[in-house]
Amino acid sequence: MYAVVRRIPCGRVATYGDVAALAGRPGRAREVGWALHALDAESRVPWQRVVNARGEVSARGEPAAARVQRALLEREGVRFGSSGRIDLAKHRWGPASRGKAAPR
DNA sequence: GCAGTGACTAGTA
DNA sequence: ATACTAGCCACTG
Repeated sequence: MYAVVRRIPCGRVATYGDVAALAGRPGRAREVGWALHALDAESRVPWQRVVNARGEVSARGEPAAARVQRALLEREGVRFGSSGRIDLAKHRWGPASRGKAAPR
């Protein structure tokens, strides 16, 4: 699970569903959320690159953290949309974007 | 063991 | 476009 998150390259993001699928657990997006919840700041896991299906960071009850997460992603080169959302078509790390731009 | 909650997703209205 | 519902699985009370 954490290995998958660590494999997300800089400037890329993945959805919970993608991480779950890559971790061998398709459909268990909530499990990913729980796993990251149990993470520590010392885990060296780029949990910031994990976002929900809308391309937005999750608030986990502390909006401040989401704001920090967004800043980190921007620093990595991730461009946010008009609503503070990420363009998943460009930054999504997954089977449909690995090395190829998603048409349409 | 059952019920409630949760860093989610997809479908329907 | 948003709001609500159902499905999904793990953890807590």
